[in-house]
Amino acid sequence: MPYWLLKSEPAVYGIDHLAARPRGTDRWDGVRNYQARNFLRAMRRGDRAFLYHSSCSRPGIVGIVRIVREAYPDPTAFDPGDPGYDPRSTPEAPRWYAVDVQLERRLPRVITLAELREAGGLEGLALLRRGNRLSVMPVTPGHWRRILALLEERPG
DNA sequence: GCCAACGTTGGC
DNA sequence: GCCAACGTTGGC
Repeated sequence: MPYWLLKSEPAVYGIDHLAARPRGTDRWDGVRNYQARNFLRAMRRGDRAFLYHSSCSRPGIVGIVRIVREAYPDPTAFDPGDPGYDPRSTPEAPRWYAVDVQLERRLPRVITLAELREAGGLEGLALLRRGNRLSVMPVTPGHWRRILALLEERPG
């Protein structure tokens, strides 16, 4: 199963919001970048993703989610009252997509961006690329295991 | 708040 | 198709 990383700003929508949903399940919408959208559409039911908090005091990975519904047209793009409204996206020809995710678990501690930068074995991780701004990105199985191993090296 | 990096837009 | 201007992202 492929692995992914999903970014969100906790002040807008973070792991606490997801955890508060019924069964910890919610729609992951609002992605308005073509490359990120293409990754969304490549996700398959059962894939797992790190949940990453950005634009906050301690940017980092805070949890793991599971993809429970594959890509479908993002309804927020059709809603004139939504900040992500895009009149170029229509139900007949949708431009933007969403998936449904379920919170699998919170990590026992935040794996901060700083820690990821310091850790060895994460060369090539898209999150660490200079100027990276993608909100949806793939994670290789090797990187996935390496990141989880950081929890054992420094338990929370 | 600053600013580097990047994607998108639109004039030509 | 080029590219400057602009808006956004996101760490610090």
